[in-house]
Amino acid sequence: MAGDGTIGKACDVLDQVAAFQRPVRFAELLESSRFPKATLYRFLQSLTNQGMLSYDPDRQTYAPGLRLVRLAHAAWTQSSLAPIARPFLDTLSGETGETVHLAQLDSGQVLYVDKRNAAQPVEMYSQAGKVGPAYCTGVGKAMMAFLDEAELNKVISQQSFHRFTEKTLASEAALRSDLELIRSRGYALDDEEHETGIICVACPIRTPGGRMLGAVSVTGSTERMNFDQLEAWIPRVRRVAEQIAAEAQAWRFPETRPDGQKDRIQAT
Amino acid sequence: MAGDGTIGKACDVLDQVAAFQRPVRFAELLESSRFPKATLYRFLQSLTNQGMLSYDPDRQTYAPGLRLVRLAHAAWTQSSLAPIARPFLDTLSGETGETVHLAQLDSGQVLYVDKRNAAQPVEMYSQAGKVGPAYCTGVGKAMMAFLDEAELNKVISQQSFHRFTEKTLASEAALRSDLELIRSRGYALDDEEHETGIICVACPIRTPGGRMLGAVSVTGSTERMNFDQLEAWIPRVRRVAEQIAAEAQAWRFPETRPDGQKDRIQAT
DNA sequence: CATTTTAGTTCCATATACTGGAACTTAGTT
DNA sequence: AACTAAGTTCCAGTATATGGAACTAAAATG
Repeated sequence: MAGDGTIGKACDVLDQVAAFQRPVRFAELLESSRFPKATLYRFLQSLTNQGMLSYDPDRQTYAPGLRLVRLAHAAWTQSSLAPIARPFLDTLSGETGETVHLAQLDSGQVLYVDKRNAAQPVEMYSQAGKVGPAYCTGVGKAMMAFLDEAELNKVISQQSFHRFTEKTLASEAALRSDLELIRSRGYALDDEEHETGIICVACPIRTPGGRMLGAVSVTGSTERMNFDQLEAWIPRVRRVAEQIAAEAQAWRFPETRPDGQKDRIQAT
Repeated sequence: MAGDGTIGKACDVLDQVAAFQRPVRFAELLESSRFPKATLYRFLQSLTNQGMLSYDPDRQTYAPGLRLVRLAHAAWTQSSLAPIARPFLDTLSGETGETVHLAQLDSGQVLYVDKRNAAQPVEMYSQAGKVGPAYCTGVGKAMMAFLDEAELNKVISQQSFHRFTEKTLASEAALRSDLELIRSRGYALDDEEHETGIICVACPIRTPGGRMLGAVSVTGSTERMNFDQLEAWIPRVRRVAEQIAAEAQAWRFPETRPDGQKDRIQAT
């Protein structure tokens, strides 16, 4: 992180507030902040004035502000794969009857941008916008496996390798070897690596030119199914990933550049 | 706008990019920007590095970035009424069988933070995060009617008074007189003021202490119903608004302050 | 009730880092 | 090949962010 002057610092503060997952007091922020008191204070003031944070005068707490919701709507519409992928996710969810996720990479984390839950009606933001670890989820590994060396190194450096379950791949070496496998067979498995009882298959969404855009997954529970059943869906998942990629290519990345020219660093 | 130094300016740029509703080129932004070329350029660079914007190197276009989606998830969870209101909206939608909206004010605009569409399954971000005009929607007028004088003046100054239909209240005077009526009877009507064929009833969500938090509405179409039918729902809508207010009070605004002490200006 | 402690806010001289005109590079066009 | 437009970099000047310290308000304590 760091860098990018005032803007970068302001974004850090936003992230910090968001990370608390609850309204947070000035003192708490100050503690976990690299900024001195007066500086942090002024940042909070400005961000609050701008609606990027909201301030509760009763409890004297800060929380991410509604202006972010407004901006995110535009972001979701324009720079996520969700609008493009929607019909394909509907199909996949209908066919499998299982939970379907669409994810993209953001700051080395898995950002879920859409979801279909076959059983109950769709939960809104509660799922879109949610983040998860990349190194121990199907979608995360599917995406990482198809990054180029430089990007992958950066993303790996951002992983915490926390051991969520006894099956979690909690080291870089274990992860890299699994990524190798994923790269060769074209899809990723999550064998209760993040949550006990939850297994999933995921395919990367890649442009014909090789650009990695995101991933789709179908999730099941060990109570109702095993990997043999889940792996049977792989051709369909792959097909959906290809369809999304084709649409994305047409809508957003019209002229591919198979050569690796200087690209400005995207949000990674 | 203006003010708030670099942070305010950066937010302006974000809004500007979002306003285009499509990926936008540097030159287009420059045209509609109050910043000189080099300055705008540096802002775009920093925001892109931070993931607040995404940059498509092929088309050389900027769009709101995925980091906003991540941040908005936290905002929606923590500072919107949506999580609190969810069960009540479900009930209301079930009872009425009509479309139900939950909205809050942001920068003088109506920000829809949740929605129930009785017919088809919930659409995700496509609706949450969407904004609309305040002066010609039921929820907008319901909220404005219960602002204090200072806030109301500010919000009114932010209205465009564009005439969407021949029934639109396209002047401050007309609006103020309707707000008077709304204040006295406790609910707002939208009689095809925003969209022909669309009518709605809306109630404000207010704490016992009088703080205006948002609004709930039930929307119908003139094809299937008239105001007599719609107004029959008002007691239920009001009840739901009260329930949400009570919950919000308990969760987020525990000690009310009926006195009007200095409040830091919230996102308005 | 007086006192201490903690939390939050304001001040101001300093220096950092933002500014923007202009020059430059690159890509597309005639 | 010359021209035009779009995008990028440079750099001196200065506006603006910075943060130590002083201040105020509100709890906690004796």
